[in-house]
Amino acid sequence: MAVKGKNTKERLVETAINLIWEASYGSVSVDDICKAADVKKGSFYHYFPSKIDLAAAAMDEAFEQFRPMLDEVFSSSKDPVKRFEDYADMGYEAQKEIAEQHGMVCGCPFVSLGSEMAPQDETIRAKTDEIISRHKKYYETTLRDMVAEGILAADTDVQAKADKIYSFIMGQLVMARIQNSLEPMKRDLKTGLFRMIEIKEKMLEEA
Amino acid sequence: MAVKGKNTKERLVETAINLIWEASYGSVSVDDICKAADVKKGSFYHYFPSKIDLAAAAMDEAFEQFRPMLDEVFSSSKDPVKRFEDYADMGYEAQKEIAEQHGMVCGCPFVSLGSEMAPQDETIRAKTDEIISRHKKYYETTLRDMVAEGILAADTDVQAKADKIYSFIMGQLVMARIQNSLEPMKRDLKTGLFRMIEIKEKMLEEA
DNA sequence: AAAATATTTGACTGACTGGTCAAATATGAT
DNA sequence: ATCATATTTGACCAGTCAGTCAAATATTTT
Repeated sequence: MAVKGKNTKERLVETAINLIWEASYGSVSVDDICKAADVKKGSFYHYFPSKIDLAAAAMDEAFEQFRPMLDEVFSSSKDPVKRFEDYADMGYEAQKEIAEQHGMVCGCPFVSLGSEMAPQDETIRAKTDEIISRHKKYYETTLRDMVAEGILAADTDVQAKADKIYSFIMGQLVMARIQNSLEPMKRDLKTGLFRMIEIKEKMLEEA
Repeated sequence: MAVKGKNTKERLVETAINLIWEASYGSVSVDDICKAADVKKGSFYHYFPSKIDLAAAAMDEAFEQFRPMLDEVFSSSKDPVKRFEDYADMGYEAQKEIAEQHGMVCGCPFVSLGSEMAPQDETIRAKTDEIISRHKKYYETTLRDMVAEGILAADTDVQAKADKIYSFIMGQLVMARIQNSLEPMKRDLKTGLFRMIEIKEKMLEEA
């Protein structure tokens, strides 16, 4: 019912993404997901051995849905500074759209689920970690391009910088979820990102 | 049993802090807390009208326990730069100690609980928000002192800067919890913090 | 069209959920 | 010592939890 025209398994995954993102893993039951997806419980356990396996599958699917946006935003054909600018814009706009759809600011589904479940389930923890790594690779590539262009110092510790950038972005998303507001992101996301990259604002304007 | 020599209510609060911090609100039951605190369920509901009320009380208590550390670290008698340096050191050391006690990196209890429960419970959301505000006030005071000392520009947007710092710190803590590792914090916490403040490393060394 | 396979169904567990309650016990005031 | 109040106890509740299963139904293969 929630997601039509798709087969049972896809509907379960899609519904799980939405429900867990809106609330939490612990507060969404298998029955909740089944009802929202219009799937009987027996069918659920035909496709997934457990609730946690569905959550893991939902993470994979959510990242696959997110990937094209990352690929476009971080396209090598673009100026590296522009990539990060577009990334900040995209991040904000995506959150805004999701917030309108769900009636609330949802933040990052991977980090929310990861933070909740990491201590209790190693599969989810490892998957969260893996998705974070893949996401950070986009930063690393772009930072290396910046080094190549001489925008960043040759001795830049790309990985450390990527980690810091990621921490800041995730912090912004978690705060947005807790405050149920996009205003701080609107004000601080881009400037904070570029402060972490250590590009001067003037250099930005030139680009 | 978990916390001796304290009365029932205190034991419940203390136990709740520990169990929820280690895992999550959703995965810790009232029975779990009662067993660990060696308190019967009837007594639980004598002191707290609901599980969520205990969680709220636990947040208050956890912040009260944290406050003396913040007060000392951000003492006005210290050089503002030194305050942030000590803050970074304290943050890492506190996490390290907690990690040793719990056998895992726990991150920030307020943000973990807030991120999990904010969309479902307005009391918890508001309390998380309030604690974050109070925490940020320490940053704001110190940043204003830096402006007064001429270390930061007179037109510095103190609140925006405090928000950015907070996002970064929280991001670091969430990442540490997900990765169950303090290494990135050890490497990036202080340098990232000062990058957000926008104080040059050399200025740091002088202090 | 028959056989093999994949999928759906709904009724069913047993353990656990947050929460209630009246009675028992302890404590403090008079 | 008596009375009022605060606390503790353990049995109890109805609802929900994740997960099971055998039988019914579709679909695909032969």
